[in-house]
Amino acid sequence: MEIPSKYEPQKVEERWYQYWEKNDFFTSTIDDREPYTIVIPPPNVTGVLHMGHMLNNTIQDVLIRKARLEGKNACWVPGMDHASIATEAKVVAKLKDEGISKGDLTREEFLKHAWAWTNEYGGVILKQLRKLGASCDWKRTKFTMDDDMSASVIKVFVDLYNKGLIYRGHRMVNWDPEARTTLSDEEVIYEEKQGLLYYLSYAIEDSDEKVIIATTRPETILGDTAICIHPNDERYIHLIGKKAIVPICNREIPIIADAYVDIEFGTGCLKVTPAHDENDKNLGEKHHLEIIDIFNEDATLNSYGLHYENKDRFVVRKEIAKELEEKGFLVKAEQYVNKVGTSERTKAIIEPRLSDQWFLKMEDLAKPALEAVMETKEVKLFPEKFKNTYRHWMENIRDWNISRQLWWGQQIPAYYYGDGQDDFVVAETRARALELAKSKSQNPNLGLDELRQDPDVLDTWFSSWLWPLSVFDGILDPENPEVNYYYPTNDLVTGPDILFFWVARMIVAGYEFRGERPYENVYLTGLVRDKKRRKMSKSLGNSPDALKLIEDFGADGVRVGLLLSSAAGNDLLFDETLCQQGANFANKIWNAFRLVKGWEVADLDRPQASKIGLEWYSARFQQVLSEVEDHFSKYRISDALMAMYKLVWDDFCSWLLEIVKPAYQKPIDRKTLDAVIALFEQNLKLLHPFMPFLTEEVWQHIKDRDVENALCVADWPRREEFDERIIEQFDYAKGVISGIRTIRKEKNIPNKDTLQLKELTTSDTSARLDAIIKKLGNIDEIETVENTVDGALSFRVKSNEYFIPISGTIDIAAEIQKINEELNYTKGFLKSVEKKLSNERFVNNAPAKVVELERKKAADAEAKIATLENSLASLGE
RNA sequence: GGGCGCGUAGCUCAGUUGGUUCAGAGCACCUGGUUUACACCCAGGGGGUCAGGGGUUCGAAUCCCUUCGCGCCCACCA
Repeated sequence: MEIPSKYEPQKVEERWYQYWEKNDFFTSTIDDREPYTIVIPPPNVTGVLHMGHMLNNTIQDVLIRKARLEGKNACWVPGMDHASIATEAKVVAKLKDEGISKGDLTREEFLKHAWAWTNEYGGVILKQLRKLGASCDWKRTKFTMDDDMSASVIKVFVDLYNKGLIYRGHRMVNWDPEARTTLSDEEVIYEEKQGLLYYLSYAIEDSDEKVIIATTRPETILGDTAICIHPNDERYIHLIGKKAIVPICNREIPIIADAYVDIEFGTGCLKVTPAHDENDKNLGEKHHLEIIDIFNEDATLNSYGLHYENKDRFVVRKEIAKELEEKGFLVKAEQYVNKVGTSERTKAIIEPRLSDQWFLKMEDLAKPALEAVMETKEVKLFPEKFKNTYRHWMENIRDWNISRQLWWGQQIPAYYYGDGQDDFVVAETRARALELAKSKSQNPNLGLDELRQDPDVLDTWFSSWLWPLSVFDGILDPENPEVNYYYPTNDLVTGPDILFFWVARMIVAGYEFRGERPYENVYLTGLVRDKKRRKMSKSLGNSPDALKLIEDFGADGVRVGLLLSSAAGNDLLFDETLCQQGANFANKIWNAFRLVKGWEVADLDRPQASKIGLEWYSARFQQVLSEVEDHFSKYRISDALMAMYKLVWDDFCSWLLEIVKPAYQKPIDRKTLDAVIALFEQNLKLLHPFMPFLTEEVWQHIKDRDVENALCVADWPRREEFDERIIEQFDYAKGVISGIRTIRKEKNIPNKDTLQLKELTTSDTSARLDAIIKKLGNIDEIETVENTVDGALSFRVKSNEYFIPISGTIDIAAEIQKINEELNYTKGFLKSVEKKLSNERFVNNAPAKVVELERKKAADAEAKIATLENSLASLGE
């Protein structure tokens, strides 16, 4: 059989994925086993696979595959999010390209286009996840706009409304003038922008006096309804109660006093524009000021903008500044840096805007969710540092604006029957709404067509906060067997950027709608950045093509590359060489497979070296297995992988396989081969969660397997007692081998030249490992001697000395120098230890164990010094 | 403005309650190596005032104070 010397992932990955899927290995149905559940953070339906997804889903797949191997009923629910703003924006843009304006369409027509788009382009990402190897239960794929998912959202809305937690309010909200919708506070990103602070002079009515205000937004003077000063500000006290004249529009506005004003800032005079600033709005309410909204929905000026009507606010800012200057109102303008809110989705600059919106009261809802993380620890965050952030947010939580002025999403189930502020009802169906409306309005003749449903839709997160419940139908049918079995889920893997958007709100929803946590552990990944620590983004063009990476390095290579340097919560500095390292590792395993597979078997006795090597590796495997388990329990996935990487590369390939490897073209004995294959298989099991494709490929070819025995559904190795002594002994032998190799290198002695080794011992050397030293050091005889050996090269391991007699001259001076260096170091070391031991306070205060260790160190050092001095003496010093 | 976190080898990071294992790992680098699984490899090697300063302690990368540098989150100052 000819096995290619390079592993070719492209040739096998597709096949194994189909094999797993066809055999329903990823499908989960209720049974007697312990469930292990993960719900995917649903990617946007418009999304394409990027590095963040790759990292995130690789980690989830590692966890779910490990659980599957451990014999749990592993269920990973995939799905997608309708992402109302992002998707609607995409559909609007596409229609625009086709010459269709959203404004020309009815709601129904628009939704038809949106669904068509979703069905055609949506969900690409789920196909891409398969390429990565994600072992999701695809039969369970959910979409947040599925009928049952939407029904869950509506039911929850009605429920919360009836509990008095949802209310309608006229509030200052974050307005995205591009998407023409409101945003929640979390969707606004503040950025520092260089701007100007304009000093404008307002005339005082019936006076020659002027008052100068400072503003960054001169265009909003047209909406000014007061000038405010501090009540204690001596400079302006006399003006209180007078009127000022707004430049250009020449409106009279009152001059009021309020302690809110900062005397130190600007001139100490503040212009008040209640329609366009949260603080000004509060001042307006307090002082009963008029509210003048000067903007249209798209943030162009309306008729209050006079001759600037229909021009964008930033155009107006420039033009009005010029006009003010020409007319002598502009005193000066200085450079000023201020923070400007921008839309997370559209990047448009946010306008504070007064409008009617729906809000969810959060204060009481947040309490159980806060307690679950901080007190009872029913929900654990990894890494823990995020607990502080979480607490801070939950303790200062604000009401959640859940309405969006969009069409794509769940329409708010509020129905208006009249023009009054309270002339509406909230109900799950139109029919039920009519009943309620009839009763509330005391108008039994009210008709269905007189009900107008609120045009707004709900925030996307108002559906995704139910995700762990709604995917199991736990909202509509809370006692169904699925939700009872799979909920609460086990682990959630996501980025810290949506800790508040999503993670916290799911915890809230879990307790509110089911009285139970949604998951036990939250693993927060880092952000994927480029080598220069910049975020990966489309605009920078620094984001590699995920699918291209998989093509180049194989899915396993990419997975290993991503995991190797991604401690939980640490940003990952992505570099393609990481994937190269992953691919190299895959190739290394592949070649180990080739080697083992290539051996001819014969009826032979098992060599001593093989017997000991196998004993050692079995123990070593157990040791690493417990390390790996420990890493997993702390969600240190990259450490778990690194432990495996070293185990396989160093211990298995470099040591064990070299020990058992028969001479060239010689056969191997049956016993050794079977044992090596068994250990190889154990390795494959531990590696499978990280490198599913390669391991399955090797697994299936190292022995003939039937479907029931696929690696994907094999059993995780069991923990067993192991003998630590053999590991210690082996480490000693490694020291000897390493000494031999060093001498070979220094003296240019080829590996194939057999050598003799003489050993002068003062402590146990575990002679039973001599067979291994002979094989790997290419030593034909190890002889124990009583005295130092003349005419030989030497090295020391612990306090034992080794000699390699070689023909030709020995450079005695060099040997002496080498020994002296070692001697000096050891003497220095001994001195420091003795100093410690002669310190009474150390001996009296330190734990006995520590003191004992120091004594042992001293004894070892003394023995070594004796050995070294002995050698020097024999060299004629 | 408030809060959190970080600074350890050229790079990315471990270092769990101060004390074998405390100065580590991987990558990168340097030296040598082609019949015998793998050059996507093997063997060997160099490399650090643990950001600076001060303190507590018998003992500090680890605890405290302070200076400097960096990152993140929250917040309505024109």
